[in-house]
Amino acid sequence: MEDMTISKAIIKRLPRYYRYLGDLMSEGVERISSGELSERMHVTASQIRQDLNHFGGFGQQGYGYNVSYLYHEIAKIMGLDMASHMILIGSGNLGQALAKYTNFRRRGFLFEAVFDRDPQKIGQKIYGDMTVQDISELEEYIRTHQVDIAAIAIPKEQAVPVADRLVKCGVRGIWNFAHTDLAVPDDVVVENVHLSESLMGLSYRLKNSAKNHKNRE
Amino acid sequence: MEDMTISKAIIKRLPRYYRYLGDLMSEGVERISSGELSERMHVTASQIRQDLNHFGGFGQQGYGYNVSYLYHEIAKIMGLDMASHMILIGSGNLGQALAKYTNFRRRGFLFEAVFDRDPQKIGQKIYGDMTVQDISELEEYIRTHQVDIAAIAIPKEQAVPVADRLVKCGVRGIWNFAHTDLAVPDDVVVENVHLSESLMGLSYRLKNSAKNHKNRE
DNA sequence: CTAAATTTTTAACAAATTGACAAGATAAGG
DNA sequence: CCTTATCTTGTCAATTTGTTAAAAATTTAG
Repeated sequence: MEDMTISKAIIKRLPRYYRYLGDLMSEGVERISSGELSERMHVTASQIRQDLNHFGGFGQQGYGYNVSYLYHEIAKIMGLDMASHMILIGSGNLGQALAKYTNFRRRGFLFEAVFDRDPQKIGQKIYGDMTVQDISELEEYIRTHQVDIAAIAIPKEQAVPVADRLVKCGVRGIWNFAHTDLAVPDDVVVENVHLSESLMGLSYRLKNSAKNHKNRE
Repeated sequence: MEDMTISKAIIKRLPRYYRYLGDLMSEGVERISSGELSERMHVTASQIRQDLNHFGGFGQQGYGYNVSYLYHEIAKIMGLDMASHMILIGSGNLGQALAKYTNFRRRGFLFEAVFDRDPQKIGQKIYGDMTVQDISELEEYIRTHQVDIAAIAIPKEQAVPVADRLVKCGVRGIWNFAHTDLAVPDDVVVENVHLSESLMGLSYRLKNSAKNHKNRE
């Protein structure tokens, strides 16, 4: 449809709009103006209008935005209207936390297989009827199932070769929790969640919040 | 020292520099130029020099940067030279993953207590000699122990009142994993880790990477 | 039909990134 | 030990990107 490139900054804000619109729906709010929403979200109304306009005119002058309509449109933009088939690499604490987290499921992100290389973990039941498979079966699984996204929750040394294997099998989305940057071809999308770096960022801001009191978010 | 405000963008890049410098140290590399580092990290050399200069002149013309020196300086900047005393709210899967993760410990981030409201979990041993305490003991604990950072890993409905209690007791750093924005005073620092939003961002990029092939990052 | 509300669109402003280069340091050769 | 070519930072200026404000256009409601 629109071939215009959307900046990364806007994309990062979309899920937050989505969350607030969901809350509004729960509250039974039918319509909302950019001004009202800006007060709730603590961003400028101007930014909200500008962001939403990149994807099309969802609002109506004199009326505002229809909450439910906008909610579903944003879901479509982010691809939440189609289920994403996911696999999990690594059944440690973090991996299990991800697999068991029901909110992902609710949004159409479905973990359908778990892999680990530890013989002690293989065969264990993780969630529902999902049991840990041997990582050596990875290629065979991908050949016979649709896999949109692979979540990597293993140490960095193992993460790099596993990512290569995933890419080789045609997986194009990687959710990376390992503390390393993965080198992948252009058409593969990697989303990093570096918890240590998040914590260090907090540490810095904490250390400097005393002197430097005009900290923006 | 420097009262100049450092932009959020730079702060977010600091931990990544730190990670790469750590890798270089492991490889036995003693010195590195911004040019070499830029190739490894896939950022411009100009940005590296500009970023580092905000904190002082760590490099030397004709030589480059001393890896070990720069590594330790960045650690100091991020406050890693001092241990951070942490507590964990919520002993579910995610909470346990955080508590057991040894890399945080290695960087001076020490979880020293865990709280939960579920009677079935209270008393359970989580890691080392750390057992889950009743959340009702939260205030008493903070009164008698130093708490720099509290990690919140509980559902959003509970997260908001718990954050209020933490703030009231004087906790000034919150690492928030709940899917909600926490309203806190200016002098309290909140770092959000919204996994759902990260996953939605991945979904968007995946959906649009085919048509829109000039995806940066 | 007119006034009020609110989006869309355009323009101004601010921030971040990149490129260019002078100045300083190193290293090699005589 | 000096001289010169090479390397590399620190910094300034230009460019690009992102944000905010203002103006124009559209719709609703009385």
